[in-house]
Parts: sequence; C-alpha cells; structure tokens
Amino acid sequence: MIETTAASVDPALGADSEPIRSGRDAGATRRALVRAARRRFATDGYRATTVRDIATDAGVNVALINRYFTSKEGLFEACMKHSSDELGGQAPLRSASRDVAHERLIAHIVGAPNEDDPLQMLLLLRSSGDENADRIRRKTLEHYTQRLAANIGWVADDPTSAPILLKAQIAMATALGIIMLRTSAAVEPIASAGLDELREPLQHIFSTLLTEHEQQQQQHEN
Amino acid sequence: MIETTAASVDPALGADSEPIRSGRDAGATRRALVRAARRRFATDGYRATTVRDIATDAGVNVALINRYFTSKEGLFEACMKHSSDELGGQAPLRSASRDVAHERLIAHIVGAPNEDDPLQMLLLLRSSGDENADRIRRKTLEHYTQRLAANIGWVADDPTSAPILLKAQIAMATALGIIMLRTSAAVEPIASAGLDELREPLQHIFSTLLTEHEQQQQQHEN
Amino acid sequence: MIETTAASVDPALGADSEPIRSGRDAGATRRALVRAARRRFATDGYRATTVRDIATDAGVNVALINRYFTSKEGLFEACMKHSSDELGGQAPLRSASRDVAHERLIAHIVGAPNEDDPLQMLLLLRSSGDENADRIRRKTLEHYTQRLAANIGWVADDPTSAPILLKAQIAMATALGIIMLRTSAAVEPIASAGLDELREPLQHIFSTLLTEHEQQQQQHEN
Amino acid sequence: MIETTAASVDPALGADSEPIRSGRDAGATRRALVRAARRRFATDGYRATTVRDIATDAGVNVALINRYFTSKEGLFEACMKHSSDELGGQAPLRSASRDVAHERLIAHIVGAPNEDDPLQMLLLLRSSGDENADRIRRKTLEHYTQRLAANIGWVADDPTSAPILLKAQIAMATALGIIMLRTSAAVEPIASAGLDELREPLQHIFSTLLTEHEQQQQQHEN
DNA sequence: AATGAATGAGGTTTCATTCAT
DNA sequence: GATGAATGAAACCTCATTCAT
Repeated sequence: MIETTAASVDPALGADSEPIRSGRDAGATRRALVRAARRRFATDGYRATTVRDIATDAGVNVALINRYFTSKEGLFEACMKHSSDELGGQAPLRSASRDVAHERLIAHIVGAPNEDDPLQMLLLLRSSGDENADRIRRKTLEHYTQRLAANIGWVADDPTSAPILLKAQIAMATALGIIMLRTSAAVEPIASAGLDELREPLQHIFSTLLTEHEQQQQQHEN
Repeated sequence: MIETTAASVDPALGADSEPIRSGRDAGATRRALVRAARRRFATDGYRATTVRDIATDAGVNVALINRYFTSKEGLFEACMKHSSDELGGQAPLRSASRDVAHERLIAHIVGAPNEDDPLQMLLLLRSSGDENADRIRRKTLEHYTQRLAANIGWVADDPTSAPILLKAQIAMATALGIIMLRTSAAVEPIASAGLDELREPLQHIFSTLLTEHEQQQQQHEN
Repeated sequence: MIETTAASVDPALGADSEPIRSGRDAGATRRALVRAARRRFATDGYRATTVRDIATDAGVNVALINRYFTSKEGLFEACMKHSSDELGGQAPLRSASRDVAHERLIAHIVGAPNEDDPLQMLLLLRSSGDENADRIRRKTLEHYTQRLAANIGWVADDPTSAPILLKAQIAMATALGIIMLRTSAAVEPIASAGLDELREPLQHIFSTLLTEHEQQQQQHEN
Repeated sequence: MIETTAASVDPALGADSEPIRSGRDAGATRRALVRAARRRFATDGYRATTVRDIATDAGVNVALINRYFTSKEGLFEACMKHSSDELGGQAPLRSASRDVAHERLIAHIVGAPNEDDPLQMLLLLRSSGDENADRIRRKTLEHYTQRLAANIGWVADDPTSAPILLKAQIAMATALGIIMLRTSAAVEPIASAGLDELREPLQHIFSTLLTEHEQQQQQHEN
C-alpha cells in the first residue's frame, strides 16, 4: 500500500511562506489544499489519492474540498491551472540563452519531486481518468512545448516548422520519462544520479533537439 | 470517461494464437486473463481498471481472477512477470546490429498501444501502488536497460562503465515519455505523428545515446 | 432536478408588504425566512429543501435560520404555526353563505401554488418526518376541517354529528388531492384545467358533502 | 426523526408468499427489495428513505440495490413499474358493474397501507424529485384515470368527452387525498374511520363523479 | 445582528473479494 | 473448473449546524 505519511509533506510546507494555517482564512485554506493536492496527485496519482488524504495533509476538514473546488476533479483542475499559470508567468524563458534554458530544464528534472518546483512536472505525468482534467493536462503540455519550440524558431501556423515542435515534444518526453524513472519507478542507477552525472548526456540531447532552426525555416516557407 | 469496450479488444485477441477459450482449460483461462489485464492496465492504468473489466474482456468469470491470481495485485504482478519473461527470451537483441536495435525500439514506440507488442512498454509506465508489483516493475526496467547497455559496452561490475548504463536508461526514458505523450496524454502533434516523422529525430538521439563506448570509456576513466 | 430559482420567487416577495429587508431588523429577517421557507417547503417538500435554498431566497445568511428557529425543523414548525394563525384569523368563513365558502375553497385549489394563498394548502401535503412538526400539521388539518364542519352543523362533543366532520374531511381530502395532482404530479388534463372547467364538478361535490345537516343532527341527539 | 422500525414491515412479509429469503436466489432478492422499497417509499417518502433502510428491511446487503437496480432512483422506478404492471393486469375493471368498481376503489382507500394492495396508491402520493421516476408516476396516474374514465364513456380522442376524464381524475384525487389524511397525516377522525363509516359518503361521491355520461355528452357538445 | 468559515454525521455508490452451488 | 450471488470496506459528496469574527 502506498503510505506517504503527512510528515513527508511537512518539509515543503515549512519551506513555503505559510507554515501555519491561521484557521479562518479562506484563501489560506484554498492554498493549503492545492499545495497538498499537487503533492499527492503528483506522488500517488489521481485515482490513488483520496480526498481525505489531501484534507489531512492540509490540516483541514474534508468538506472544504467540495466547498472550495466543488469536487475532487475540480481540485485536480485547480492544481493543473496552478501549474499552467506559473508556467505562463515564466516568460523570460524566451529571451534566455539556449544553454540557460537547457540548464533550467535539467535542474527541474533533477529537482523533482522534492523541490516544490513551479511546473511540478510530475503532475503532468499523471492521467486522472477525468475527461476535463485530462484535457487541461493535455493543453498544459501542448502550451509548454509550444513555448519551448517557439524559442528555437517554431512558428505557430507555419506547417514547415512542424518538425521543430515535434523535437521540442520529444525533449519534453525525455524530461518526463526521466522524472518517472527517478521518482515513480525508482530505477537504479538513474534514480540516485546527481546533477553532475546527468548534466552531460542531457546537455547533449537537448542541444541536439533544441537547436536554432530559424534560417532553414525561413527558406522552406510556403 | 475511459471506455474501452470489450469489442475493441477482440480483434487483437483473435489475432493471437488462442482465439477461443475452451471453457474448462485452466491454462487457457489464465492466459486469457493475463492478456486482457495487460491491455487494460496499460491502457487505463492500474487503479482505473476494474477486475470486472478484465474478466469481461477475457470472457471469464470474475471470481477466477482471485482463484488463479489471489488478488488484483497478483494479476498485475503476473502481467509484469509475463513482460519480464518475454523480455528475457528476446536474447538475440545482443547480436543485432545497432541500427536494427534502434529501429526496433522506434517501432515499439510508434506501435504502442495497438500492437500487442511483447514488452508492452505502456505497462511499465503504470504504477500500481502495490509494493510487490512495483518492485517487479522496477526490476523489469532495470533488467531491460542493463541488456540495452550491455550491447554498447556496459559491464556489470565495472564502475567506470556506469555512465553507459545511465545513457541507456535515458534512452528508455525517452521512449517511455514519448509513448506517454502519444497515448495517455494525447499531446499534439506528437500523438498523431507517424513513423516517418519520428524516425529521424529518434535515430539521432538513440545513436547519440546508444553508441559503442568501449574504447572511449576506457580512456575517460577516473 | 427541482430547480426553483431564487428569481422565480422574487415577484411574490415584491407583491408582499415588505419588498426590501432592512438588514438589521430581526423581525423582518424572521418574516423573510418564514415566507421563503413556506414557499420552498410547499413546492419542493421538506426533505428536498435545503436551508441554504431558503436563506438564499430570503436574502439572508444561513446561520440565522439556526439563530432564530434553532433548526430546520423549528423553521418548518414556524411555517405551520403561521398557516395555523392565519387560518384562525380567517373567522368570517363561519358567516359566509355556503356557496361563497365553496367558491373560496375552489379558488384556493385552482390558485395553488402561484398565489401566495393564506393557508398554503400545499404545505399541508408535505410531511417533514419530524414528529413535532408533523403533529402541528395534523392539528392544523384537524382544526381547519372542524371549522369547516362546524359551519354545517357539526357540534364538537356530539358523537351523533361525527359523520358531518367526516364529510368535511373528505372534502378537504378532495381539495388536497386535486392540488397534488395539479402541482406535484402534473397529471393531465387536470393540471391544466382552469377555473371554468373545475367549478362545476367541484361545486357539485362540495354541495353534496358540505350541506346543512342541522335538523337531522338535532333529532338523533342522545 | 422518522423511525419506522423493521418490525412494522414484518406482518406484510409474513402475509406474503415468500416469508423467508432463500439466500442465493436473485429473483427472490429483487422481489424482497422491491417489496421493502415500496413500503418505505410509500410510508416515509422518497427522500427520507435510505437505501440502508430498504436493504435492512429486505434482509440483504445494501450493495445489491445498485447491483440489481443501478441506483436508488432505479429502484424507485422499478416500484412504480411494478404498480403500473399490476394495474395493467387488472383488466376486468372494464366489465365490472359501476357499484363493484366503486366498492373496490373504496376498499383500496380503506385498506392502505397495511394490505399490500395492488396499486399501492400511497406510492403515487410521493414525489421522488427524480425526473425519470416522476414521469413514470405521472404516466401511471394518467393511465389509471384514463381507464377509470373509459368505463364511464370517455373516448380518447373525442374532445367532447374531456369532462369525463376530468371527473375521473377528481375521483382519484379524492381517493389519494383520503389515503394521505389517513396514513401520512393521521388526521382524526378520518384516520380511524372504518369501512362502515366511509362507504356511504364515498359511494355518494363516486356515483356522482363516475356515472355513465355517454348520452349526455353527445348532447352538450360545444 | 450578521457573516462566512469550518465541522461531522450520514447518504449513495463502487469495487475487490468470498461464498455457495 | 466455473458461476453468480452476496458482502464489507471505503470513496466521494451533501448538508445541517456551530464557531469565530
């Protein structure tokens, strides 16, 4: 049985800005629920996570989940939207140099799941089985890969630049796959590998996949 | 809601070696259950799959799952073992030329989940939440990546060849990640991409990751 | 699903004497709650009505229901008492000529539930499941039929006049039954029948049941 | 709180043909559930009845309600259909003399709810709040009153005979209203009145409402 | 006086599993 | 060996009510 104790969540709570729920603050309660839910959903998966787990982790009554998010699915959606929003705000990615972008992606990969990373990529690994929530998940992934692709010359409505988007999605797939092997599957030795060991091969892949294609695209335009 | 009808599975069943269950053949019943279960678990995930779904797909009474496999988790384990066994039998991989190996891996990626491929990689994406089953899953993934790595010069107890295994696992991660984006998440355009579009970038990655390293490794030893 | 929106109630509220709640007037709050509750209980039934529905309709915070009426049951009781009181005040029924009394009863039947009729007979159709409230309901019905019967010669403690009360109760039963078929069950064509179509047969029944019996009663006295 | 004990149901169970559930007979289980449900729904109303009440009364596990009837609403529908079916089988009503028909209706009124009467009129008093179930309820009531009306000269598509149907529905309303006053409201003295006391006034009403109208209707045509 | 946050009990439903045939 | 009936443990959700401001 999966038995992620509430204790395992505490470090993150402590690291965050609001260590103690004030007791009668709706906003704080909502945030606490989303934070706990993201962690649970990312760690255990949607189906395996119970609303009681989440409520307990957040230190609030179960009924508040329905009060604030209508349903478990609604909470899942909120978690997704949360990731999506943070992603949207991360605008500087565009202007960052390629190497920095790669380095950042690699850091995300290595950091999950202990750091409460903005994108919480793990969450994107999980299918909810709920149509609505999964649609949001898909949109989030598409959105993110499009931004990644735009950085290297992808143009939305230009069919000739389609391969660039494909490569960005392959890069994303690599990132998610590694996170999965490291966290959910705990496959060794990759699960225990540190940044030092992973940086070189990942840099290699990402620079292959995520390299400037601009000139070529200009030429093949229709 | 995920709603893979029993009907959609039948073609594959028919294509298999045992089209009709004889009715009083324990072995056949077991096989039918495992086949149906692998498909369901891979497609819908462990939690979302009900034993009734599996039994219906297999054309068998639900109670037989407990009779033959003790529990749902037991059946999941059996599915994993099954994959593991088939993998073990696939020995000739070693002698295959690199390009053929890559091509085969790519075909697996593109074919999932419609082809009843031996490894059923999708299954490896799914966590059951059951400790035992997940341990088998981890072992299977480790075993498979070790074989992949051995092909390109990895030696089990030689710490200096460790980076090779890591690269093989990254390759595996890429494969699993792409399968996930294509099947579970249905992210476009990668979900609809055909072999033609995927072959080139994947060949590139795999040849980077899965290239003979023997000489070089010896040199870079620390 | 029954979905009487708050909006649909507003017109009646406006037609009433207190269109706007002053905000800090305990009496007005109580009245607003009772009015909203009577409508809801009568329309949707006790169980199907939520205290939130009522509070929303009344434009009042939910917690005030418990503050002023202790509980949902208490509010239901208050609604019943309210009907009962209005009924008590309706004294002139006694002196009205028989035909006028019948006509008034018929008008009640046809008018429900749109007119905010004083007795709100629909309310009497509904059982709350609460012992106390249902006792009040029974008393109200008994009281009302006694007054009806007294009009046609029934004497409280005279056992020989008992059949008169029975007839009055049968008349009441007819009235309630028709209201039910028209409102709750929506049985056609009676649900759409207008005053013109209902007047004649009802006049006939009521004059049969509610006719002066005084002489006969006098004779059979013991 | 409503607290109709299981004991109050036993007499009827004993009076019925199947006093003891055999334990592994699906048909018997279904019947036991419908019987218990009809009694509960009729007595306490749809909302106030819990599936656990019903299962306990029927002496079976709660989950079987969902197994056999999909949902609480499905069970309610089955109860309605049951009543409806029995009603359909009651064909001889047509040829019965008027007095016998009236007498039978009166017996139903007096008998409810202790006799497991075929129509279980009480059930028809109760709204479920479920759209589907309430539609069936309406249809049943319309069907029954049409049969009653057909007996006294109503012709389906003849608009001139419409008043006859209206009268039949008024008769039905009277019957249902009395049953309500006697059972759900327990209004005295009608609740304790016996057949002897009720027969005469009811005969009077029903013969007024349910009398052959064929010739007259032809004349009063508009 | 009034509000909105919070709570706990209880309702329906699903599902893996066991039992009896 | 196989079946279908039956079971009990949760799971999600609703709702009347109480608490703190």
